Amino acid sequence: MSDDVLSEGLLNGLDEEATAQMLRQAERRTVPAEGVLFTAGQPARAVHVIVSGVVRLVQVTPSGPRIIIKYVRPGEAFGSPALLDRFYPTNAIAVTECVELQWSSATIKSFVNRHPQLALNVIRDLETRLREMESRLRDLSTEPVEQRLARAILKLVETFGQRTAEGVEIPFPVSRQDLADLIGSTLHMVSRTLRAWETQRRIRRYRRRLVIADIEAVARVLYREPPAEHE
Amino acid sequence: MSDDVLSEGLLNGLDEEATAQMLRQAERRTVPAEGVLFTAGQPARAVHVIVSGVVRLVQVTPSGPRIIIKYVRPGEAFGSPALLDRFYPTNAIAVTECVELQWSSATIKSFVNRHPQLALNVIRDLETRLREMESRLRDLSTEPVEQRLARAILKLVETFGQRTAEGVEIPFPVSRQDLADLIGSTLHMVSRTLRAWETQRRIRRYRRRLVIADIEAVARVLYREPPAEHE
DNA sequence: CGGGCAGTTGAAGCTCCTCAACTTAAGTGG
DNA sequence: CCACTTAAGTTGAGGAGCTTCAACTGCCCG
Repeated sequence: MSDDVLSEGLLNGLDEEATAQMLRQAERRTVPAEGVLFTAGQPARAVHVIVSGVVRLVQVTPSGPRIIIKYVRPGEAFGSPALLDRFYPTNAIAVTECVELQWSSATIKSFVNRHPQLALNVIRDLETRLREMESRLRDLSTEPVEQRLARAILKLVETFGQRTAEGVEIPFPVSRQDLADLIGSTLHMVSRTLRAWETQRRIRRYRRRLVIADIEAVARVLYREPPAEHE
Repeated sequence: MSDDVLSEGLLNGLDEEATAQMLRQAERRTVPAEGVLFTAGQPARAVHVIVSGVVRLVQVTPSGPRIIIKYVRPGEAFGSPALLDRFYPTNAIAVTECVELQWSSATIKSFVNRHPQLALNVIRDLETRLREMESRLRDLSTEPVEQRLARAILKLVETFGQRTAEGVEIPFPVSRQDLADLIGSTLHMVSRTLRAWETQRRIRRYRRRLVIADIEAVARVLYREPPAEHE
């Protein structure tokens, strides 16, 4: 049924038989909101894909601060260190209730050997993530907080946004602290900035959800960076 | 001869025949220092590996600032977007004279289909890079300039360092601007910090090269972050 | 020997973080 | 359903760290 997401992601380009076989060997699991899928430092047992829901990949530094590496959407593969017998580098936490599929290290490795396309699909996801990380690194190095925040929110909109009467909604709870952890700033800065946007009617809040009322207004934040050459 | 680096990287685990075949199909090229291997935005023509020398992957933002994504060492594969018919996301510049091998998009894809191990080797490199990027993102979000600089230099030492009488040397030119672009700071901050370290005899300069005289002293920078609980 | 690029250094100002107090919203149990 | 508890968010003030601006120095290369 809703496993279509797979055929555009991890199982893209596999023939019907291989797809069926993959699905048969998958371990299916439902994880409640706030549940832990795996923990940083553990041996990577399996490659994961969520079929529905949203997962957050988080790192916590010894000294305290939290960094959100990524919000994972349905269809995206994660836990690929399992292919290499490495360790999970992050904690994976369910943001909403999730249905996930897992393929154990051994299973996925044997599949890769028979279906190189599967490896290419993993490579595709890794490449995409690498581009994302490069982009975030660039932002963090060069842009001020307000613009990083705008970018982060626009990214969430693009990835998870759902149209509603009021605007585009991010369909899961995102706290100010979460946003701060996403852009490398503090809850305070995020709070101030969002408050300002709220009074300007760019965004709203609706039952713990973030609603972007005026996407273009948010996007415009990105384009008035340098006070513009006077010319 | 010096192609051993390959058998620990891209060609790891391939049998002798496959290795020979890969090497036969590789396009070999020598690039002078400061030469351009490829440019951001171009269609990714080939997967690359350098056999000797050092390459710098750089992004330049429209508004000016430069970001060094990575220093690539011999044996490391880059340009993997070629596997997916995507575009090079960065500029690749030779830091020193380099010898590189290339496999065109078509060649490498056909190899991957016959030798899934090759795909796993690409995945390994991508995973490693992703971990690096996560680590840099964490540093950039949480650590002050001096510590980021210490980390960057220790990383260079670990990856490229060569023991000499004076200490460990980074065997290619690294300007203050380069270091700034690596840690998301400015030439000024880097200059000040390195100067201080120089007077403390932690580092030296030797013919445009950076020499780390006292690695432990540099490493110690990382461990006195918070003024330490008075306890 | 002179031009130019890389590096050094000082001073000023601004962004952002920290600290702290308060407000609002959201669960929890009687 | 309402008091109570706790978590999440708001807002102000102060100050640290970093960037920016600017001027100067030293070194390499022609």
